[in-house]
Amino acid sequence: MMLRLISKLPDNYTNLREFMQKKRSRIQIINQQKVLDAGTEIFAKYGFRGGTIDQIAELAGMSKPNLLYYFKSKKDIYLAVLEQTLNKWMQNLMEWQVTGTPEEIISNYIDKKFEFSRDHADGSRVFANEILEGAPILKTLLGEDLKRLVGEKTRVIKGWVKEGLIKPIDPIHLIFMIWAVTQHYADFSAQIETLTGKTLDDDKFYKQAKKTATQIILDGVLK
Amino acid sequence: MMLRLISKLPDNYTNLREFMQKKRSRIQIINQQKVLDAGTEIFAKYGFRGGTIDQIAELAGMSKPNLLYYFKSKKDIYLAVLEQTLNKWMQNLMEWQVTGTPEEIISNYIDKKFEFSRDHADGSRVFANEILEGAPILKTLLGEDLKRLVGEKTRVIKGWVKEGLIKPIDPIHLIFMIWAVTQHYADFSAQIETLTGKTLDDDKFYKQAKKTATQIILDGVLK
DNA sequence: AATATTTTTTATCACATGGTAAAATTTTTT
DNA sequence: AAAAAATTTTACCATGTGATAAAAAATATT
Repeated sequence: MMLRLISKLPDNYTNLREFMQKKRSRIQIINQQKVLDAGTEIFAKYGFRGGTIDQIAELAGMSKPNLLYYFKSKKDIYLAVLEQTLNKWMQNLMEWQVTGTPEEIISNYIDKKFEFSRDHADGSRVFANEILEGAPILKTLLGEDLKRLVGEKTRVIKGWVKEGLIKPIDPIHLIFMIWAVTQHYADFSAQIETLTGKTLDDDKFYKQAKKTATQIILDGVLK
Repeated sequence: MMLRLISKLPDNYTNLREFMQKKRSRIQIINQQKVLDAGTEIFAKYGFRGGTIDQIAELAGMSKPNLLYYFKSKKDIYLAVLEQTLNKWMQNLMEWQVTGTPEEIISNYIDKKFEFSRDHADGSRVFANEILEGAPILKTLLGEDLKRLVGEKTRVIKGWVKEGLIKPIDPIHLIFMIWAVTQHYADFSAQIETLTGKTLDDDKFYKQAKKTATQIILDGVLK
């Protein structure tokens, strides 16, 4: 299931649609990806308002007009970055197992979230920046697709509570807790690195962080 | 204990020092506070790079040159906002009780952090933005004052583990977990509001969030 | 009330930033 | 190899943004 953020935007929002849908040449594929990668890195640090086309162009190793040949505006770059990021983020949530014990399902989801924080730290930060700005672009999408998905998950957890499989906790806050903890390692990595000298790229640190978080949450939730 | 971020900056960084230290007139006190408040709100949303003096001036209800009469540059406003915010943030950590059971101390700290997220949501977001940008200004301070403070706390928690008062968990990750969860409600309030229709300003929601987080963490940590 | 001081406004400025047009170059197709 | 199509570069431009100078207005001091 793809989110197709771009196709859900109002018509006046962007011409990105046709731009991305056309069959793309070899060079286009390479360079659009370069821009997307650079854009992700810049928007992760500075957000939409704070990031500049010049920064992205330099990081992508091309001139500004050349970059604008691939994406016709800053907003188009941002939308493409957001779409890519959000798809990965939602993918993660959608991979939430449907069978298994609460322990298996929760620890597996925490696993996946930690993986995401390590492997897509910039994506996580792009997302964080978008939310900090008030989620101007994502608001609608979050209120539809994500809300539905989260609704499904809370119902599952509520079921566990009713069946007495886990302690009586509020499902939505458990989900927020998992998001908070896992994303913290990506979004606040600058602080974490300053305090510990480590990031999730350090495998020992990664395992220790995951182990501690998983242990506390499971022990806090399981009976 | 005040952090005095500004006085710790290299000389070439700012003239804010003398500016803030002079005895201030009635109007100065009022207007500097107006700017600080507006600056906090703008930088919370857009970060340092993304926020503009014009936005701050408009929100503060004064002209741009007038604003620049009170703070001589955008960076000066940002530094003052950061100092104010960071002082509050560290205050919170310093209020960590020194006596009591692990249960009391941890739940009390979570309490204080939730209070902060509710009462200083914009400050929390300013802080988040600074970290996302790579903590260019705060890095040194975090590596000194905060590191020392955190070191104290981890030693306390390690003591609890040794004495068998709590489960064997890694103290630093417990602290990160508490920060993550509590700050998430401030930093991601846009997402939370979209999903639940509520924010921490809703007292019932506030209590439920705090209760769930506290319960899971305590149950996850206490023996 | 007159004077000194502080605050606000008006008028600018230089540089940054998003974006465009058109020529030059490179790549692909025939 | 020539023609067509795609890509890159060069040269701009309008607006946004941080910042300043100096005059005008308001406030405080004598």
